[in-house]
Amino acid sequence: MPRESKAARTARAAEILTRLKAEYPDAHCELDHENAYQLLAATILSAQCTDARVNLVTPALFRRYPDPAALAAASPADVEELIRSTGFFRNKAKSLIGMAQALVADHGGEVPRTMEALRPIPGVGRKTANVILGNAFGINEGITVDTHVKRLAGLLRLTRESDPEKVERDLMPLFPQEDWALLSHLLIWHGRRTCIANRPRCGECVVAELCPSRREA
DNA sequence: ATCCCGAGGG
DNA sequence: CCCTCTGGAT
Repeated sequence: MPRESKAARTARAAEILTRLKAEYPDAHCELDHENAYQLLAATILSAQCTDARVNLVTPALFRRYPDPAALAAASPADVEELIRSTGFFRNKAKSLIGMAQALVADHGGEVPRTMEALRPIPGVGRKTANVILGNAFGINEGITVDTHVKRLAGLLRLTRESDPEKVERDLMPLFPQEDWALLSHLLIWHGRRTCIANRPRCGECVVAELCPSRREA
């Protein structure tokens, strides 16, 4: 079994991107938000939780805490109650309040626009920082690698790594930088609708011919 | 490597 | 019962 050449993998990646763009012309971030602060809070809540469930709790959360200053002064118990159904609610409440306090203390109540400034904020790892940069500010500094992106990138053999940061480094040279944020949404949409974990619908998959992992239904 | 944690699907 | 859902901190 000869390993696929770099040129062949690059060409395959380009075709995958083309087909997914055609299949999901409306792919976008499905976390409801009106500004960077709301997206940051919603993304923190999205850990190990569906977007749909996050969207169930954020309206009340944002009504009670409309800005970082309000959330920075919140009581943990109150925030915990509002976000309980998203899971990990104690950690997430602590992160949300800590995040708001950091915005107020270090960034004039605004969400910063660089990876270096975002990463030290409580609850913000590289994945969350990439979501904010790419979707709130249109800055494609990296690629958001979540559970779907990681799973599909592996199945499509665009990487053999499992560490998200290594997956990200493998993906970056395979796709145009201006498409990085869109790429994540396309893989996430495809992962939810067709390449479902534990039940991939290879018979309905538009990139099945490009996928080394495809199976007969 | 392990913990945090709830909800839904199969 | 199992797995999965846009992870991060220790």
